[in-house]
Amino acid sequence: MDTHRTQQDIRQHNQQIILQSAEEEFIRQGYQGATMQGIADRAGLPKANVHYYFKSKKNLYKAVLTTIIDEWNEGLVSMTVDSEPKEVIAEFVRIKLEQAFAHPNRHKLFALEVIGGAPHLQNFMASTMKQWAQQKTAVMKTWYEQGKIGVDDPLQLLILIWASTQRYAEFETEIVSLLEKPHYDPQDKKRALDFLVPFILRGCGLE
Amino acid sequence: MDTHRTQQDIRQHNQQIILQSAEEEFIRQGYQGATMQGIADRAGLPKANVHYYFKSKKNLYKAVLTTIIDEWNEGLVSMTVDSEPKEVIAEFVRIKLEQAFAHPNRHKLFALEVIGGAPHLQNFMASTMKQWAQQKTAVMKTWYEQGKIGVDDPLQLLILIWASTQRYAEFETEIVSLLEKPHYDPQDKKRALDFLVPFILRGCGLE
DNA sequence: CAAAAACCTGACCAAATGGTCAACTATTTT
DNA sequence: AAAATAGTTGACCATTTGGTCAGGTTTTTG
Repeated sequence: MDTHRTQQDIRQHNQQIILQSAEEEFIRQGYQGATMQGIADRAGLPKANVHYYFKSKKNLYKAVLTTIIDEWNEGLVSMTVDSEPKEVIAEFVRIKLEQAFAHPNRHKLFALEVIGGAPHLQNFMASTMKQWAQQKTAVMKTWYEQGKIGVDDPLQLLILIWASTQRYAEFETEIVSLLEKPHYDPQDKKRALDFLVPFILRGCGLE
Repeated sequence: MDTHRTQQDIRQHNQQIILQSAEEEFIRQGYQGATMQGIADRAGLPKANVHYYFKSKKNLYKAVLTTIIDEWNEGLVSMTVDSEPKEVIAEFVRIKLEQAFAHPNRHKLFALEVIGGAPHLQNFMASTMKQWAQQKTAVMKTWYEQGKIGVDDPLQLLILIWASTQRYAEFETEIVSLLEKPHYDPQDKKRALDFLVPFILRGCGLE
């Protein structure tokens, strides 16, 4: 049996498993509620080992948040004045819903941050997110002026799309309970998609 | 100067101020993160006094949650098969948005609970909330079969309405940041309302 | 193959926190 | 007005928790 593992493998694997355990614990217990011991237990490592890879609890938490912000930048639909509104909006909803069902924990942690006043995301929200939103709303505003879309307040639309897609991740507990299931099944993502895309397009006056 | 206060006044006032401080602290710091000392400081009372009114931290937390659930039952639009869908839905959105802007903290704490797995709301979600949702979706299903509404999956609609209204409370921090303001102003509630109601009605095929 | 570097971990703190309590003051009751 | 009840609070305690560290093992390097 080969017990030989390279240090690179070890490092990568341990950091990965710790980050995952931490994500889970931070959601379940909140930042203060999560304990380094609890994270270590979930990862199957001694506490001191967690401290070896991540100097402090705050450090570990920031590392988890960074993962989330990186993902945020993935689903950035390109959107210009010349794009076809109907397609762009439908695609945007699709991507956001995909992410919500694929990485519910990340959305949950992001939501916990924002609800608590976003103490660690101030910078991200004031720069990256704000610029992104302004660029998108500017394009949609032009669409409106050209009569291509029936919504005159694009920021409200953006808020609604974020809210209605991310909801499936953040409120997983509630929705699953209403569905009387233990977990989502593949059908559920499809149902959400089949409802949301036409609904939002109709709302935008695109039908 | 009259320093005479009846015990009833004292009790009511102190419990009130403690509950309010606790709500704020639980949101800012999470359940574990909030400290009895911090709650006491915010209320301007010694810690031992907080313990005098609420035996334990868990007890205090439950008291805060109870307030929230009570409020939840207020905005229950009556909805029957004979109601006019357009009016009922518009009114429902209006009430939910009203509540979101009026009591953002309560929505935030509710959201924190649900995101964290709703450990203290299991009972509420499995009974009251589920029954309420089932009754409403049954009515909307009938509307659909009678061709009065263009939505065949009422639960998805319910989720979207909850998501899009409560969002203004839960994500206050983010939205306010995008609006480049320190707080909401009265205009903002109107803007949300003027956008949401027609948008959702169009989405439902009610124009 | 030995020295260096990286990884691992049980045992150990100092600080923070929920909760208690005895002594005290203010209000209510009889 | 005095006895009883309710409210107030500083001081104290047991437990938990983030973090440290010395001495160990494993992997890499020269």
